[in-house]
Amino acid sequence: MCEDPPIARRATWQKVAVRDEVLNRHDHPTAAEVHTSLRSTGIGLATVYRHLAGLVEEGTVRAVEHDGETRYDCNTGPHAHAACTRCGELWDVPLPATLAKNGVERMSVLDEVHLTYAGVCSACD
Amino acid sequence: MCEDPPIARRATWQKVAVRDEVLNRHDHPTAAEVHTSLRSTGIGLATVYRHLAGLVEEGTVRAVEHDGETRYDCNTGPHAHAACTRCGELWDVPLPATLAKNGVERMSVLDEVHLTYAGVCSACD
DNA sequence: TTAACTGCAAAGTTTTTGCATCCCC
DNA sequence: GGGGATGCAAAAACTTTGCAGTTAA
Repeated sequence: MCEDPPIARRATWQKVAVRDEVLNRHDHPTAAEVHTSLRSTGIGLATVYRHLAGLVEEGTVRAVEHDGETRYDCNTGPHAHAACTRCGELWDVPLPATLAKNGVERMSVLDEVHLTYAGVCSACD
Repeated sequence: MCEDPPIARRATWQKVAVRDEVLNRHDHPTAAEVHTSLRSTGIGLATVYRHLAGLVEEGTVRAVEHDGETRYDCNTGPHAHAACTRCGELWDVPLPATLAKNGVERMSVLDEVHLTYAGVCSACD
């Protein structure tokens, strides 16, 4: 039962750039959007994908699936999402304090709750 | 302001086969799984996709996104989902009767609430 | 020095679309 | 008979992977 030795991680400007980009914007960008923002640096799209996956794995950011695409969220605390079906915007909203977990008895370990409200935002209405 | 004439819809055995397949199974199949189940009929994958999209549009079935793939759910009433991160199974669970919609004031029209619990099911634990 | 990291391109997935043919009404 | 429906293949959109050159430590 030996655990794998920790994999050495290097600090490269690409890693810092991807992390800072996601942490500094609150609009839940996709991998392509992060890459576009950083295009002046010459970073490759595959590198952006690799670092985003790493940030999710280490718990620094959270991946959110919406409309068939993966978006990245710098808010790692418990919260829900709201999405406008007209303009496509996605934003954070509070998670109801007491989310009744009734009827989930077939689940023995509950890890996460994903809640998204879909509708029309006041700007589009 | 003339409205578009209703598009004529034909009843073909392909349409019936796709609808019956989704309505008769409760395991939230993907388009590929529906196609596999119907492969003996010789139906094309594109036709399966076209009919599934039609069924969703007319409200007969519901599309559920999970783990980057689209699954189809014959249960169109309000309900939540539970997913096992170990075996990948996805099943229906009741939606909490009163889901507090606090903090969604930026949303002027609320159409849908998508709630998914992620964890380990009792069979995998 | 050297093993991890990077960029590029190729490959893999999932879903959509163009089009000639088919066949339901 | 005519126009919607189908099947096939090509394309599209998104993500992962292989590999040789690069670079942090």
